[in-house]
Amino acid sequence: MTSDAQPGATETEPSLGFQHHDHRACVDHALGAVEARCAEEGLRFTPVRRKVLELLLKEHKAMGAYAILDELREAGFGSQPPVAYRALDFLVDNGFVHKIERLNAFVACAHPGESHAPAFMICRVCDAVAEAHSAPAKGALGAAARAAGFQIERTVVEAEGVCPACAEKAEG
Amino acid sequence: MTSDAQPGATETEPSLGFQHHDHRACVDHALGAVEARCAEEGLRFTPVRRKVLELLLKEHKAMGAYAILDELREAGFGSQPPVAYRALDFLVDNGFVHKIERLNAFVACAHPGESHAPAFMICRVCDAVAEAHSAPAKGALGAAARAAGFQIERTVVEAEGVCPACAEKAEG
DNA sequence: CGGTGGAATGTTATAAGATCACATGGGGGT
DNA sequence: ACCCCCATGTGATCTTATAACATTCCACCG
Repeated sequence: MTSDAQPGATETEPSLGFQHHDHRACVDHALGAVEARCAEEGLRFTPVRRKVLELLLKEHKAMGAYAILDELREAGFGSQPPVAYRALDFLVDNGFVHKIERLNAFVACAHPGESHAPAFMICRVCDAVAEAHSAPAKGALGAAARAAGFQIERTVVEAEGVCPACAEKAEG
Repeated sequence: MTSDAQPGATETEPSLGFQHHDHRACVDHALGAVEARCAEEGLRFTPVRRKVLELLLKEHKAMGAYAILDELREAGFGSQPPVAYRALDFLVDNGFVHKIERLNAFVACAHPGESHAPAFMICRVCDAVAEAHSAPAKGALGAAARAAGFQIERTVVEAEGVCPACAEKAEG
């Protein structure tokens, strides 16, 4: 298993955990990766879509569609909900952004380009979200699905709890 | 369709394991179990709460809060959203009903009384929902959480795909 | 170069989901 | 009987999401 990169190292490494990292590099890296991927696959990485992804990368946390919409308005894009939802649909469909069902909110993917079944850890105190990998189809759920004849196409795996920072504050 | 339903049997519907079953017995059993559990623990299993659970058990599928509210209204209960949401809160808090985050909807628990980390299989064609057990903290997610210092309190595990019945129809 | 068609964007309106705040009622425990 | 807590009822409001339709952009073909 990948023992995680130590905090403080040269992190173009996206936030796997709740650690600090070189955020500008992280944003640039992700934007670049998405741009490349769109070029490769003939997807149109338009200004609204780019702007939404940028916002999510910069904020580095889960944002509601309407918070995103506010920023789009300020940036001179359309200000009606479909503008945000359509951009988000595109980004989600292509795996550049994930929806956190539990929060009805969205986060930039921490591993753009890699195909993956994401799992999330959501801090119920500060709402921070960290992305991890999951393999739900390999465990009890996969077995149940096979037994039932259910074809899994997509999984939502979200763990709610307390992140290290908030746990520390609570104790302190 | 329900080709192997027994003639004349009480309603047997496709369902929770995506299988057919004696639904009246299933409802009665679950209601009894919940009633017993409430008595045991000093919880107030009031008429609204009972009605909501009954509805969910009878329908045997995921229902939105407003669909539930409609039925409450018809049954002579209050007709404002908080009526439904409060009953649902009670049922969810006590594990008698689960919320399907992906659908913003609710299903009766298939294993009332057993403490469990539920996982769900959701058919994207017919919206049928089956409950299974999961052990998300034991797999990759659990490892990631430990590595990150994240304390998991609760998990949402939902698989989206195609149920056997719908798969069969599609191949048709 | 001009036309054409599909995708993307913009806008209005409305549906669906969830919560706040406050008033009322019912049942135990002293 | 009284009080208090909990549950219920109600109105208003807030957030999240989609339907429907007009307009614009752009790649592609002739």
